[in-house]
Amino acid sequence: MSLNNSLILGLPAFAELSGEDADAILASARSSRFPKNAEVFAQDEEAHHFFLLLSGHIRVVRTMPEGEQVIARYINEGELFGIAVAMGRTNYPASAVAAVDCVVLTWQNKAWHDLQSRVPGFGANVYQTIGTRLQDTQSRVMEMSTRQVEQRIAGAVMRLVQQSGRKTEEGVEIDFPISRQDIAEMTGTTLHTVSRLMSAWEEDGIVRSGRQKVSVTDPHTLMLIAENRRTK
Amino acid sequence: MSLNNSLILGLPAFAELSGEDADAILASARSSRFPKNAEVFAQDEEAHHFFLLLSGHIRVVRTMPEGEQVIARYINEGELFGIAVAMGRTNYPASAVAAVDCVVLTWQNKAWHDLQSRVPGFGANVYQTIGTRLQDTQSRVMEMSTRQVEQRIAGAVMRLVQQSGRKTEEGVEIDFPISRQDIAEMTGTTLHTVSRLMSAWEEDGIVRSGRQKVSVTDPHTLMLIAENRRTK
DNA sequence: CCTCTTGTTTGCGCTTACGCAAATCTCCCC
DNA sequence: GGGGAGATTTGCGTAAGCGCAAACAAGAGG
Repeated sequence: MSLNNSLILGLPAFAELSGEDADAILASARSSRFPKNAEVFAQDEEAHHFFLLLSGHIRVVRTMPEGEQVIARYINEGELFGIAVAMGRTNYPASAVAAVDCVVLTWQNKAWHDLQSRVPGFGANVYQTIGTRLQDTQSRVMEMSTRQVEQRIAGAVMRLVQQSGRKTEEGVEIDFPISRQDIAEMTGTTLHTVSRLMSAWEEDGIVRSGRQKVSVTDPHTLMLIAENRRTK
Repeated sequence: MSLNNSLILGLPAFAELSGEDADAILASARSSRFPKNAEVFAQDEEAHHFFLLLSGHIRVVRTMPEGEQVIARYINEGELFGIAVAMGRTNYPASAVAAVDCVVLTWQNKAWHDLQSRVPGFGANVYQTIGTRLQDTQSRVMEMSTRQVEQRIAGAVMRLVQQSGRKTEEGVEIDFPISRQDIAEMTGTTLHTVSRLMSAWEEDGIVRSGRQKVSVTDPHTLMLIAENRRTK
């Protein structure tokens, strides 16, 4: 069965694409499912493919030689990832793991050139994406350099909520499972510290959280904490 | 007086360029001198130009709303910088300041397309550069997440020495002025801590340093410190 | 040569957040 | 419904590194 071009026609990377071109591009792709915790690609592996996340959430993780892990970013629906080919790299610099069950489109690297020429604005869009990621990463360096732990965690949670929030009866919930350990690996701290702070926030009625679950009930105050302007 | 094409013919970004094309490209550029501490462009300013450093060293600095500064990177001779245009940005995300007297080529953004089409491999080279910067920044995040201050400072100094080292009678010296404060802003710590550690290293005969000057006399041991494998 | 600015060193107290450990809780799977 | 694995909470001790402050050194410029 062939893929329906409506899968990609709404996405920013394919904004100005015609229906026939979309069909051709989809014909060169392969669609696959990855169950929760499955690895889409592994760090240091040779990069033969690039990917588009159709549904789900993907965690991009870098592991240091000594075994410590850092979460580089989460990929949301509609985003390209594993695009080592766009940066002239031959290996993936990180691993990609499905945070929930995911559906992924996969292309061979050799299709990259075809997409660039066939999709108007594709190159510009991709390089803008990379530029944004570079800036986000720089901002993270700044945050780690100048803010203390509570502010960093508050900032990370706020970003997660803004990018992947789902409204519920008790506030805005991050719509994929995320552990204290995950948040610690995003903010450069330990799960103990994250747990302590989240407990304190829960006392203050700012968040509600449970096992691999975080909802923000008072985003305003959390934002103040992130900016170090809490009135207490 | 027109610029000599030998200025750029040896550089990686212009690797496969013919003499005539080089002349044409230089004709669209303007060459300027920036004395030490002069600002090439300012953070948040509209990005109308991009630049190539012909000689000197440039410090790229981001400033937070509260005034804290972080050094994003140093630009070395032959590197492009201020290439917001390549990432689809309209403003510079950081300021660029001459660390020593510098000579800089400046192009208008509209020359970007011309360079891309005229210079074989230019696009690929630039995007590889950006990819490398993204990875370097990610590595910095990892380092800040997992290493403690002494290891981070050792790593930063080692990188500076490798990229911009000049052999002297007392070891390898960073060949531009760099203060304790600068190193602190590269590693997310304070000048006090940097000073203390460098004094200790000097005791141990690993570095020699003075006012805005750092030489490494024992790179091997410094590397061990960076990797947290010092024998003591 | 003197002065002034700017960078560096160092002491001391103290807070933040880590590290270890143990208890508790939840959900998943049989 | 009953394990059991994995996630979370919490207490306690401690160390790394910051913040403040003061003294000191080294160039720059007149």
